[in-house]
Amino acid sequence: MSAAAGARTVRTGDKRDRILRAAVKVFARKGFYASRVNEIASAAGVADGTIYLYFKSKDEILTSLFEDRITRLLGLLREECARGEGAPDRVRRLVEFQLGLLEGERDLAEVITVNLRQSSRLLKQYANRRFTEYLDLMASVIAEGQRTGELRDDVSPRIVARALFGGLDGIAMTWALGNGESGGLRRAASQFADVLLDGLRVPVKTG
Amino acid sequence: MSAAAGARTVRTGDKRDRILRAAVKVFARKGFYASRVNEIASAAGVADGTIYLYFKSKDEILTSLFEDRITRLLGLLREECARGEGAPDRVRRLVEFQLGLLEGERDLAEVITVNLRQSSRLLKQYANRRFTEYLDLMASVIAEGQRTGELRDDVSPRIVARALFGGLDGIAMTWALGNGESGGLRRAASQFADVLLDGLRVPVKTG
Amino acid sequence: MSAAAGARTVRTGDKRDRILRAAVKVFARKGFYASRVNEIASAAGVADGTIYLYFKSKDEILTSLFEDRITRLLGLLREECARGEGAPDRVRRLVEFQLGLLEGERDLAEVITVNLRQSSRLLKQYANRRFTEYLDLMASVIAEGQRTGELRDDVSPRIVARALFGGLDGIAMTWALGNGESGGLRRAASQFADVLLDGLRVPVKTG
Amino acid sequence: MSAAAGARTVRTGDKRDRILRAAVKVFARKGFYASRVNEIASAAGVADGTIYLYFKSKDEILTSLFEDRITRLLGLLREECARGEGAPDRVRRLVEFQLGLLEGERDLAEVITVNLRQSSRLLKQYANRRFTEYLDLMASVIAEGQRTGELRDDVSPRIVARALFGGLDGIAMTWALGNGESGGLRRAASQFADVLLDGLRVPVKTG
DNA sequence: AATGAATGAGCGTTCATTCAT
DNA sequence: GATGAATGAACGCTCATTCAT
Repeated sequence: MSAAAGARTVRTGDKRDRILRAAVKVFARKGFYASRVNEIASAAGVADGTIYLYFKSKDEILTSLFEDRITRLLGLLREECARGEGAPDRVRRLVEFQLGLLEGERDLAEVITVNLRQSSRLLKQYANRRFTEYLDLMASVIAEGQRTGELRDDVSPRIVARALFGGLDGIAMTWALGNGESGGLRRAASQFADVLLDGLRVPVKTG
Repeated sequence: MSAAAGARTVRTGDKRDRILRAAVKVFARKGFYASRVNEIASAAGVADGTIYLYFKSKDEILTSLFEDRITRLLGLLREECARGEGAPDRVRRLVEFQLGLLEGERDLAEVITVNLRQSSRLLKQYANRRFTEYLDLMASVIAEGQRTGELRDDVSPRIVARALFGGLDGIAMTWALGNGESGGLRRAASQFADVLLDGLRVPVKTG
Repeated sequence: MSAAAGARTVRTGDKRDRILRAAVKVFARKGFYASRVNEIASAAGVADGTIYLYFKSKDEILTSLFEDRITRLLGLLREECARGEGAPDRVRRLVEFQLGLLEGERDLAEVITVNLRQSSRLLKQYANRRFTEYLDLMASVIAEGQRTGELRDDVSPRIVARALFGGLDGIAMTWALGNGESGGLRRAASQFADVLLDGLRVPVKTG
Repeated sequence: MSAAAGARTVRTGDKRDRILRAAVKVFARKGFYASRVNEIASAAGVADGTIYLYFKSKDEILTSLFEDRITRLLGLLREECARGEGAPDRVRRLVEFQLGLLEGERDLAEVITVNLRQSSRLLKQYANRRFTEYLDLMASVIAEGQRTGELRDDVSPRIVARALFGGLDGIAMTWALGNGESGGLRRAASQFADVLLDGLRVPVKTG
């Protein structure tokens, strides 16, 4: 009985996941508003009504998608940070890891960079909390580097974090909307990290 | 009489403009998809049907809005570039000018950074052309600086342009979605330019 | 001045007529409901608003069109009847004259046979009166022939009139909707009259 | 249980039919263009949206209505023809059967005689095919009679068919638009057949 | 739990009509 | 009279959501 229950639980989780994965594809192709709930249902191989057994509304699919993906991303980023030594290394890891993640997931890149902004309401009401958490992680690495003297301290960690996020987002967006050429992201990540880190070095006041 | 005639002429051209200005406000507040055509009409002080004397569809309002604003932006950016001397100065001017522009136009900032992405179709089909033009302007300034030896040449101008755009966009978005505190943008612009330009300096290979 | 006034008067009557003639063309091509008032205005070479100086509504254009055309038709039919001698001759003249009239006016044929029926309301409220007048003319010729013994009297003149109208209408409609081949109507008229008149002869009770 | 299942099955197929039957009533009362989709829905006892589960558009309701009714009519007419012996008998049967059919279905008569013509487009693009099929049936009976010598052969079967259709249509229309008095159609049918068949007899060239 | 037929509120758009010039 | 820009009521249709099975 418990085995069956377990199986059922797994199955259930599977269906929710299938819906989320289908949603990523559909949202990426057509955008959130132009995507129809029945398209997501078809893509997930479930009936229209089934969607509502797992999500309260179409909005909640997008919300859950971000909640799910960003939570996972935050976890991975924290792990990656822990692996780095010193702020510059950590910044470089943050940049390369994030763009590396998207390399094989163009749909997800599009959903995050494009679709996240499709609902102002969503962005304002929901995403802020998670988004702030994300920005905080970035800013904390910068601030740490400033405390240790590894990074210049005449700039606001929060502003740098916002620019860092924006840079990653801009690169990902142009890549996702473009041809999504393989290898493109990795090269861009490396150069972006180079420029950013050089820019963040303690100024040597070269005459 | 000529004054009246003048006023009349202005008034006529004005109606299209009034609709566009109303659309900026409404789109910024509720997002493109959640905005109703009659809300735009009301905000513009015209009848619903009047909208369709100037625009083919609700979509075309957004399209025209970008066409109009981005065309104007490109013109202003080219003028600002011409005022600068040398690539670093031009880059700094591009950054500060753009964020300065938005300082008093939070609604427009939100429409450009958020709403532009609300229609994948729009972004893919329409915006690419104009957006590419915008990125080209940025990239050309970088490339020029590389030719003159003012900027490091081991990074792709196009990648830098994308990160530059992204950085501006990220800063503008977080500002627009946040409290839009006065002065915030100017300070962010200055620091962003500092970091960016330091990052773009020719590496001195300091031991 | 009086000349100018006269010219103006003529011009004015002309404008009403131009609108009606334009309406015939437009209605024939697209049907009453699918025709737009501004299409009629364009076709007539006048401004949209001008239509309303001559007609109270779009409906009234159709109404006036029929009033005008059917009144004229009734007058012509009465003249044609007067020219005939005896009921059979008059019936034949009615048939051939009407289909002959349409020969060069396919648009009008389409409007009368098709568009007249596009508005049940119109047909019921307005057309009945005129239509009855038309049917009465037909029926009176039949009844006259019955009184003089030229035509069989075991059929109701009104039923014959309805069938006669229907036959003409059916022939005109299929012609108008078909290729409208020249000469087609004249031949059909002749054969229709032959059959009808043979059918209306006093039965000889041929053993 | 099987009764309930049977009822359920019927009900399902019924919904499309209920909509069509409601449409006949509504179209007859107000005409196609003046009929509102929600009126049809109400009359059918379904929600507005349900209409669109069975028909692509309001137009398609009319189209389907004719397709459905005319197909059924053609089948019945063919059966009726088969029952007749010799062309004259068949012609009489065609006339009396058709007008007899409408006797109890005034709404349908009005839709067929009036509404069919409400959309030129419909009439031109769609109806032609079915209408031609209908005319062909009529013409073939006439032609057959001509071959066997039962009917005069100096008139075109197609012209006779068109007049026959028109006569029936004219009688039906005036009846439907009039008071629709009971028994009226049957009497008219009989007299119309008398006149028509006498007119189609081989001329005896009575001196 | 899963289904998918049914629902009905809601919106973009059209177009006959008006009226200031 | 003539114009045509402006109006705004009206409607076909969509689609997220529900619920009987």
